[in-house]
Amino acid sequence: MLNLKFIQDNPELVVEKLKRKNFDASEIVSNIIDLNTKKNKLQGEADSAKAEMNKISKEIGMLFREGKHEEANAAKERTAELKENIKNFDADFAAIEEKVYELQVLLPNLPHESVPVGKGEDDNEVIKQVGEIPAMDEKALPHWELAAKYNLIDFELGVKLTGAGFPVYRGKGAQLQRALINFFLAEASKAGYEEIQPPLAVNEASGFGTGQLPDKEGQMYHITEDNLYLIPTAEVPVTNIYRDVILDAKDLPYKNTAYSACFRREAGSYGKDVRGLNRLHQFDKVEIVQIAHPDKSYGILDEMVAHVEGLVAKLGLPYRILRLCGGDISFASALTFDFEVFSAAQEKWLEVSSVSNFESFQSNRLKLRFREEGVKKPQIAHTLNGSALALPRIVAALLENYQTPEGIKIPEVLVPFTGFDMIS
RNA sequence: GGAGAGAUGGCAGAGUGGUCGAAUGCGGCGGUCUUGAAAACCGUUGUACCGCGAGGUACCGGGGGUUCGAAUCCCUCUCUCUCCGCCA
Repeated sequence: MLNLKFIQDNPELVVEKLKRKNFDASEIVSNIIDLNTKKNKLQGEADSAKAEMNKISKEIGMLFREGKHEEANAAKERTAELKENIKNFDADFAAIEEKVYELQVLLPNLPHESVPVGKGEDDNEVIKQVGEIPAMDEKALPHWELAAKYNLIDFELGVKLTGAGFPVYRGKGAQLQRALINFFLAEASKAGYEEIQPPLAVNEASGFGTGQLPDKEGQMYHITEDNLYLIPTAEVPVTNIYRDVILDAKDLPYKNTAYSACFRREAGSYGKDVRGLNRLHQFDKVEIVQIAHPDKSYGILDEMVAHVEGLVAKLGLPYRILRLCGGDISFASALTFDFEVFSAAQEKWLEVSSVSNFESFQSNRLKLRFREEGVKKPQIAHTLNGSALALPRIVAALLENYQTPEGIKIPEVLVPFTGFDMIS
């Protein structure tokens, strides 16, 4: 959510910058400014009416204490009209405030100046590509066939237990998952991230804080009985740790990492790239989150990108880093780098991480602030997060890229975590 | 699932109709003292919004009501805690 004062003070800038997100904000912004001006005027009137009311009430109290009942009762008569006015002011004010808010949440975050112009994923800028695309044998199998061949993942069994998109990992498949999680968490700890084990369900306030509610309500599993939502990413509970808090500037940045299962309904995406592990309703992910000083957040974004790059590089997967264009970047993000690994048998790039700086967009909603030494007024902090990493597509690429006639090799960095170096 | 208690500032905890944005203690910050520190003492210490400013308004879990006036009374919702039962 963009800050209201900022919109009020920089209307042209907002409209101009959002063009790069292919978003025409001119009408919304001008409506916001009109309404907000009315709102401020109304508050001035309401406040002075209230001030007068408070004053009279105090006087009445005084008169009663002095035993001047008649004067007190006379004073009461003056309040009726005031009271009515205040009621009307408040009702109008609340109505306008709600409208302003409704418009305000329609505005996406402003893109960083480095965000390329573009319509969709084809316009993303490949800023780096590393590793050889493996030349695969004719007989190379896609990961879902490898998973069946070596009894690693049972998709049909998942259908029996739950439904499509809830695979069952077993044997070395399960152990590989566990190894990856541990590897990612170990790397994050080494990089100074404090590990969190968050709840996998969150309340409405948390869903709202990170922006899943109300916009993306349909993407989350909702436990209606208790009005809780299964988390679509650990970003939600972890970032909400910092909801409604004022931090000390000297403690920034806060760095957290969390492994969690993630649940996504993926409503409306049936039939598209859903084969095997490409798109699931439940998957595992290690997330990294930082709460940063606004002056430092872009340096920190680079640091997080470097961290994720280290992970894919250590796993020996061919990867590329994309700077998302205005048409593909998310609503809440100012700048996003996606990581894709090449899945050799499917012969396509799979997104395995998305690292974003949200600047103050989430913090505004979260009321996440920090206080500079000696400065009275708290400032809005910046939030950043990234996948480090999402497991399923990493597993898909590992299986496909490391397949040999003898079996599937395990990358060296993982062997201490798996305890085996080959799946055969 | 049954029974009960509670929700007040960073924390603890008073306040049951007016002078309460709210006592007191702890913590934090500044100062005195000290070679330095501790102790002691003095002062200070919430957030948001409106206003050029002086200043004003709102907030004692959320919402509604009574009243000239509500942290305080009434209704309602949510959450937390304790005990019992069941259970990982």
